[in-house]
Amino acid sequence: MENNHHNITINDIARELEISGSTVSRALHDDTRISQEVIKKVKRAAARLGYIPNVAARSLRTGKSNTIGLLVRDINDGWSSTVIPQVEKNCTERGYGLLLCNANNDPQMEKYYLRVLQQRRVDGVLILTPIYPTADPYYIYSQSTPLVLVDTELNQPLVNAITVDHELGGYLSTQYLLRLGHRRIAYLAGPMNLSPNIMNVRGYKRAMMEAGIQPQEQLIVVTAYTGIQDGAEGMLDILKINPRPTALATFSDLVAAGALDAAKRNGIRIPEDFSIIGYDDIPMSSLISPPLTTVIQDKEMLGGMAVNMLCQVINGDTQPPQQFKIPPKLVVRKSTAPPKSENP
Amino acid sequence: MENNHHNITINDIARELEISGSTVSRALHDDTRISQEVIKKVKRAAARLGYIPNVAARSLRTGKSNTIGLLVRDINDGWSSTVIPQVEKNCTERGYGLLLCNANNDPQMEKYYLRVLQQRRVDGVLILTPIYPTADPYYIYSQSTPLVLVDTELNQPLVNAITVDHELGGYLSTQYLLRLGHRRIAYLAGPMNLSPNIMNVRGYKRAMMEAGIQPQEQLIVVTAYTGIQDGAEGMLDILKINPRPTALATFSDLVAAGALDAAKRNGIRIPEDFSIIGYDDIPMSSLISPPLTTVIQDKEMLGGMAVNMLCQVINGDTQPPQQFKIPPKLVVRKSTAPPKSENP
DNA sequence: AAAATTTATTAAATAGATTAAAAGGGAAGC
DNA sequence: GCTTCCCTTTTAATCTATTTAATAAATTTT
Repeated sequence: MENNHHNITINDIARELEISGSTVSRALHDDTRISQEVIKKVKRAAARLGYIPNVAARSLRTGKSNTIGLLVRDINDGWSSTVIPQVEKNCTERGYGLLLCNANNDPQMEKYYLRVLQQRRVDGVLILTPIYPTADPYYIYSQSTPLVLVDTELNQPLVNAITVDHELGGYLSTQYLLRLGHRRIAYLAGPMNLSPNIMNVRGYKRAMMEAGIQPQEQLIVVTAYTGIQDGAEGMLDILKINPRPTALATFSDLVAAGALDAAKRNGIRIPEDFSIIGYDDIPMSSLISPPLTTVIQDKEMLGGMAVNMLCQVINGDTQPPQQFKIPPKLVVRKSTAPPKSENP
Repeated sequence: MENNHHNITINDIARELEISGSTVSRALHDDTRISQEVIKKVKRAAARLGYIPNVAARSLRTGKSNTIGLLVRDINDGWSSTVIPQVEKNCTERGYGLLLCNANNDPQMEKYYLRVLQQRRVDGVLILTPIYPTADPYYIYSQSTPLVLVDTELNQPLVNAITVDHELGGYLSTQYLLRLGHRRIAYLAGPMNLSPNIMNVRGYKRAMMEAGIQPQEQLIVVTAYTGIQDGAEGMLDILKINPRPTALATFSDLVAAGALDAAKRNGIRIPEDFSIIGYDDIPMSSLISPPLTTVIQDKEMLGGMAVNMLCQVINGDTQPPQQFKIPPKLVVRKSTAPPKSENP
């Protein structure tokens, strides 16, 4: 019943070699105070006995868990799962374990996980696209636990954050459609409690205004969420707008894929009759038909910088909170084309 | 510099209330020996002082970390990322934290992670589609750490495992193509060091033989790996086979998507000229054009059963190793059709 | 040669929670 | 009045690695 493996401890090695436990500990850490001879002896014995350090004991003593918590708002949003591998890789490279938490879009779960991560004394927490509308809860949390927000801009720059420049992203996709000659461009926006979506719309509006077009609220359709289905529903709404727009920019490839599917089902040819542009460049985007023109973000950079910044905070670099923005780029594929001649 | 938060401990509460630390500990666990009055008092004080239990200390004492390690062979294989959320959910429901490790297809990394997980004294380990060709390393590991293999069948049933019945999966997809009237059916197989791929091919052969067709080795093309690109390359090989097959079954949707793309680029209409059937039903499969006929697995069940089984082992249920198989199902979409008449 | 300093090692304290064993206090029983 | 029993609480030990302070031994300085 009981797992009676007596795991080998430092003291077992000490007893074996008839030296003290503290010497063993120091030897295993190549402490300069210990003679080379003893270090060699200890390491051999450790290997021979199959010693495996107990991180719980170490954590208790040092106050560090060598673990980073990754709290994801929704692991199934198509985007998170492309960033997670990058975060995992960077954590491992720095010797941190990664504790994965999926709030599944539930603010209560998010709170629960934040508490759990604190109990576990994680050395730091990364939060991917959180829900809270204001900075305060994160600010309070960051006072006791190193924290970096990933892909969230807060109303106040109180917390460290790495974000994609979504304003630029929205601007780039809209600008491209404008350059193709489109004038009536709709925007499929995500829930407005999430900062990326807010910034996206801001970029859309800026591009329109720079082209001398006053953005119309009726052309901005807000989806309930980030799913394929939401994109399809949003598309149906957009097709009802009179006069019908000739192009659509979106805040997510998943949603764009849904919109594209809905358009095709309604007999609309993409891109001949209507242009659609995505956002995020998830793996499927180049495979659907037609392949999606979209906006790409450097996820490797995003994950790398996020872990980097967090490590700086962990190591006591107490500068004022910083906010880095990564510029996205346009990727042209086949879902966009100039509009049909206005007067055929 | 130094984070001088003196975290509240059990003893701080004890001092505050002028009782002993052990009483506090017991009160917080609703131990029946402690009076209701004291329990209430302790919990109030704990809440007031903002007590957060230190799991490192707890782990050290109890020998349990309340953590499960999830070792994934390749988080980017399209399939893993659909199972991970299910595993995470089930772990959380049972109070376990989930430590995510991505071996990134490197056997060395896999070994490294297994050692790390042991250092961290995780209560159990789930391994998604491992690389080792034989059961032995896992068997040895499972002697010291509860272990469940997910989606791997070993040559010997020495270790607990939850798998999808891939033999049945390969059989189902092939059988469907046979029913449509295809006779020359190719199979795009994955690397033969992975058990799911071995079983897939076995199912393919069984279906062919049951239909009275002797399976030909030349019709089985093995890809280098699981990427979209591998599927495209495999398709080119298949198109060179003479006489050309009329249908293709595959071991992965990602690969099928690549194959489909390559076929279209070569002017082959799917499904009119050629049928393709996928495997796994990843999110993109219903969105590409044409939507993929594929074989679906109940990932929720897979994740749930895996965590369940692991918990049983953790709780000392030392029955002989068990191997559960989950039957997959066929999903018919638009990438398959009867073959063109043989004599037009 | 004695004193001072350096080097190598050890004993003991420590981190914070859990738990086995011991003890205190009150009621009941003889 | 004393023992017994039960209920609640406390004391002390424990988990393992790290770290501080102390000590022994070796080396250098005076």
